[in-house]
Amino acid sequence: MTAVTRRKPTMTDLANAAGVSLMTVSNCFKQPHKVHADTRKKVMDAAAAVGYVPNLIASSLASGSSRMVAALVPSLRNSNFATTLQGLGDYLHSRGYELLLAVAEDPAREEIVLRNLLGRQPGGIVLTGGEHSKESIALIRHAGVPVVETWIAPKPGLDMAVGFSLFDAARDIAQLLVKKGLRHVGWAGFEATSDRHLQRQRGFQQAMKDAGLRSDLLFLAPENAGFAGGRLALDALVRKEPKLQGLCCVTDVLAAGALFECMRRGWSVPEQFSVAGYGDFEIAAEVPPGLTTVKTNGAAIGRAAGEMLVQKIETGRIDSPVRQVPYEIVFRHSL
Amino acid sequence: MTAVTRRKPTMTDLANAAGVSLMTVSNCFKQPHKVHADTRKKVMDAAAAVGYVPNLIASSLASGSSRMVAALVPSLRNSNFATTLQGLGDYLHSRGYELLLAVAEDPAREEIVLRNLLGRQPGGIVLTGGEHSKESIALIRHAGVPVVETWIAPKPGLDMAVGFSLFDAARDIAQLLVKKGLRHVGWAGFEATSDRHLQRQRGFQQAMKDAGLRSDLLFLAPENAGFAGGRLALDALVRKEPKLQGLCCVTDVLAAGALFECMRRGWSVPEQFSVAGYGDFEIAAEVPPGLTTVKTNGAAIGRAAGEMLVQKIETGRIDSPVRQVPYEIVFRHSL
DNA sequence: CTGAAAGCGCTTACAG
DNA sequence: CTGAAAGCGCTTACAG
Repeated sequence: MTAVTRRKPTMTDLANAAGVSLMTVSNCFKQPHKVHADTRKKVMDAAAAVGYVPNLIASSLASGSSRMVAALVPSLRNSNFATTLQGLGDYLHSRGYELLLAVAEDPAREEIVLRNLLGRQPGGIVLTGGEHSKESIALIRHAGVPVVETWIAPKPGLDMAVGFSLFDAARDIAQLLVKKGLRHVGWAGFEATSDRHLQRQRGFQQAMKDAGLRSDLLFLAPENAGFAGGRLALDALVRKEPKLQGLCCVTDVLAAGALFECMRRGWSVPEQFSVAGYGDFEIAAEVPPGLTTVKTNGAAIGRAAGEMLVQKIETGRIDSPVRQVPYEIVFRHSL
Repeated sequence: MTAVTRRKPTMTDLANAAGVSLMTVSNCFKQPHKVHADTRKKVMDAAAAVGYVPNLIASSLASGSSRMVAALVPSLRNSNFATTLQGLGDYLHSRGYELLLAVAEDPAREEIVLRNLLGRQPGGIVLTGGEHSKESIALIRHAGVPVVETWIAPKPGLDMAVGFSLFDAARDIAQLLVKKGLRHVGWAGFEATSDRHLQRQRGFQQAMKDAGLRSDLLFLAPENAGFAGGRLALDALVRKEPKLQGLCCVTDVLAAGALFECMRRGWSVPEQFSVAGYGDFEIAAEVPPGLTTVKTNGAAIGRAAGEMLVQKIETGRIDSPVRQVPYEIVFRHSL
């Protein structure tokens, strides 16, 4: 017992303290069944006494397996991605894997971030959002590590993929308006249309075309319009088509804004006007009379990504390289 | 050139390919100025040619420094925490650190998660949310790694802390109602009162007491009431105090609900009635006439945590172990 | 500016 | 069931 700061005990220290060899200690942690119960107890007691915490960095180097999975997300402000990480992390932790997270807002920094991630020798990588630079893709391919892309329509791409078709989801909810008998339905989207937004818009348009209705009642709000975008869309589309009966929105925020505008105009929803959302954000349940919307399951996507990766890492093979995670339509009263 | 799968090139491979020693290669990456420009170019070209990515696991073990910071959050569903991670990650990446993330929903699993985290030899740890088990705290202390606790009132605790006083924030906004001359102000909170909610309520009550006003006009809504909670609070408190002039809410959702109820009753805001929120959620800007509320800055908290940690890791010392991240009051028209 | 050698703390066949 | 030894891919004094 000295007063000096002691360095953290190593496995060797523990072996000495317990009076066994290094490899017996190692086995106590990795292959407990291979060591006699009494010996194991002796070692574990000593471990608790000295406060031993295995150095997983050394373990990773020696074993060639880091038990880490890296995730690269463009942003955590997007609650879908946060939820995906939650589901991914939950599953990974349950399987004894750790999550190495990188947030690469700037696509230009993606490659350098990826290099750092890959250098940590993760057993697999989760990518979120669809677009990646040629360099990034080359880097990943060269690393020879299993990859799963999330939030993209599940089709074979880089390696594995999990998600659902945004096109289908938007078409499905738009068809609900058609089935209700509406003949004049508009689309409220955003100006800076990402691929993800565009797929939804096309789904909407497909539903209209399939029903023989016009599919050009589109309004694109400024990206940062928030709820106000819903009002703008309603204004603009009613001016374009005075008989407008319903609005399909790229997002619950726009839909809620449209609902507010209906209140302001004294239009009763859904009797006089129908609104469909997308996302099932908290507001969808809150805004009167309740927004009918598409609910996506980020946690399930994250979990599925984790399952695919762990299977591939541990068995080297995968049942199916693409997996569909169902979305659902939540019926409330706006439609 | 063979057709078999080649293993990833190591630094030794690269040294051979470039015709230099191992240590020259290492220096090219770590201490570029220590190697002649020509040699460096030769090495870098070879690195690009063979697709060399440094093994950071080996690097960490050899150097005793992992350039990783671990973060433990209770949940990513809380957008405050997600934003904090975003701010933390941004800063860390800019300093060449990686983020090791664990989501420990279940406090019982905290210790095992922490063990895994610590075993990866992070240079520092970020904790989110205030309560931790004795075992967890012992583990952290024993690891001798810098720690910063976030989203707690900044006072010396485990090691370092960054956040702001929820009490102060609630008191500040409540004082605004007092300064406006209101004499009858109520509080709308939630039943299942967390410590965080309780601190805000106490801040409100303090403001009332300081002004010599009654501080018992409290209503606690069911946890899942959503906007409806604001209506319930208004109903109940007006019944209790017919001269009620304003409402302070634990959350923007409640405040928005109260505002909706004012519309329904035909009360003009802020002339006849005032409402204060908390959180500056998106709805605060959108709900007419605009909600005056407290804005918290999760990204700034995350960034500050990163700054403190990196300073402590790299210099061994810190200017101040506690840091206050300002909240701000966003003035709109509800008060 | 460049290099040979020891070592970081584990794991992994291989013996006994 | 237990152990001695080599090795994982780097970094770090220390020489030259």
